[in-house]
Amino acid sequence: MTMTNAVPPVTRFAPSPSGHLHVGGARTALFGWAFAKGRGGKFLIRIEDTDQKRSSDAASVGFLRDLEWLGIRWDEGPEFVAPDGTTVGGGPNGSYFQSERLDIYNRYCDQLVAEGKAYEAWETSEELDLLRKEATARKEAFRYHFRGPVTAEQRAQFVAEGREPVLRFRCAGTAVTIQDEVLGEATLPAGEVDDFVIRKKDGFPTYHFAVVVDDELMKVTHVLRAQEHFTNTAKHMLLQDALGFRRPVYGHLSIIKNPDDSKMSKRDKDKVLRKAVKERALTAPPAGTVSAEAWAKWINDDNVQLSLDDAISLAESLKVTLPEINVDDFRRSGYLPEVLCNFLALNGWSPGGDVEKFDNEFLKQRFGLDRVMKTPAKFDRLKLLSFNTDAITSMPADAFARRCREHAEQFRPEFIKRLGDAKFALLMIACQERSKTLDDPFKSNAFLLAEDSTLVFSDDKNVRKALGIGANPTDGGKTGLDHLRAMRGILAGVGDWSQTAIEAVTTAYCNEHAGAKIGSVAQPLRIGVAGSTVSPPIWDTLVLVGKASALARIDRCIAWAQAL
RNA sequence: GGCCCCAUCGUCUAGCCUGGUCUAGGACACCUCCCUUUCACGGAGGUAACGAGGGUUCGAAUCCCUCUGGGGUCACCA
Repeated sequence: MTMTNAVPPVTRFAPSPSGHLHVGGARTALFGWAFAKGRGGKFLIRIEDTDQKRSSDAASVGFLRDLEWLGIRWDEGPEFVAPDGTTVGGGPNGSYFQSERLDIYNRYCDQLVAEGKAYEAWETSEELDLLRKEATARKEAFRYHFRGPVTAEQRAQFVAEGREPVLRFRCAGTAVTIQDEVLGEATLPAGEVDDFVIRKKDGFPTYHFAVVVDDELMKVTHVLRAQEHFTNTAKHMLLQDALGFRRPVYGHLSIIKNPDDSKMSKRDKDKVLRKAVKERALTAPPAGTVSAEAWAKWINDDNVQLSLDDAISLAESLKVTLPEINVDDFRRSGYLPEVLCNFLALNGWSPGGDVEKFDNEFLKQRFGLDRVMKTPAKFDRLKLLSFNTDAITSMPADAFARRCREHAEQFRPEFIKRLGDAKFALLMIACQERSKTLDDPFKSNAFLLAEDSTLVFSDDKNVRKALGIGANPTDGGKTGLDHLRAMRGILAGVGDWSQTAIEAVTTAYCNEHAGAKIGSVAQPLRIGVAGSTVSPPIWDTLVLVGKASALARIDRCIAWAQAL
């Protein structure tokens, strides 16, 4: 029953349908992919959509896009056309949607019934709930056991009552020893596994049954899945024995947690928003964010989640940052897929020694179950950010420009429109060494999109200091505001609006009037055109803003500052 | 509560299987200093961990036991 080592492994990622890929799922997929592909095997995807309540539509496999973006491609599974035109998926063992395999499961159910290994059970959920409550009251775990054969009359009676049967597996009741490549060996004592349901009353198989049948039929050799399935493995082993199936090798992966120890969840976004709303004591949605109906539903029920678009607009309005949870969130935030993969792999696996930066190819070559951590990891976004920063700053300039542009096309189209090609290219050059993400050039330079007449000047400590508001004149008896006034005139006379020309006239001015201290002139200029003391290098910033806008903004700034 | 699993710096981890070279290494974060036209980058230092208690042993982070703490599971969800 055990696998020979000569057989190339087949692993699978088997999520329930979802529009988004959670980072925990991404890591499971990544490990499964690396394990199989590094050993000349196959990686496949199967959709576990046997719960009709979580109905499936086109968006249900949205996570395939995220997987592809990460560089994880599947040899078998749902078909998907990648952005580069290649078709991923398909394969001889379909359908890869469990909801389309009902007749297969039924065949095996029939087999078990015929062999006396499965039987109909007629209790209603209410009756079962009652039994469970009683067990809890006795401080016992509820276990369902065979209650004797049902006669033809009883059966007719149940049907007449309108009851519908489920199919339960008749469990042997022996101790089961789970062999796990990550967690080691564990023995569940006899009686721990009860006569669990294998087919629901709606005719769909339960997870346990579908998983066992499909892993057999799809020739899966290694099952890598989340640790929450660890004890379920006993059920699956019993089923495999009853059906005469092979036994795949198991490896259970620990979960990924938030830094505060809570489980990373898609609800985390709503949590942040609810907190902000509560702090501000808001009773209605800020204008232009969430619709009144959506707001009412959301505010009255903690289980309701806002749509992604609603959440984003509300977060912007409340000036809070939503935590990235899904792969797509990280993409939107400007993380590189190769960095995400690297970091994800490092949460729960390491190649040993001091190596921690590697690509998927390396992971593929080196990944093994023996070095997978047993303990849950906390997801440290700061370290991820640091990895991303390193990758971005060490990237060739043209690669950075290209990838930023792709990012902007998708998430920041307004910058492309406003800047035009030449200035967009300049922005890339000016920003690379100070960017931590592909989104930073845009996120930190919103002033580029502002209208000259509405640019907001930030009244903060740094601004006041640079402008010399409320302080004695320095540097040659002049305040920053004085410098700005003087530079306004000088800049107006610059014909060739280029970095070198601007730098030349400014340096000349500095040498004469500011004790050669560029900062005392550059900072007021920066405030003048960007509204704050932070921007890309000043000469680049001035070119980016353009001469006419720069002068208009400086004029407004001077007027604004004088009124302070 | 029953059952199962786990335990190294704040965090991710190396080391553990094959006890000594570990007064425990790296990375992120943090602190100090340097660089600097802002922000960021960068450079040089620094603080910081074997959960507790018992064994075994000449010797334990490494092996054993107990405790404590954490996690998972106990659905007609996956």
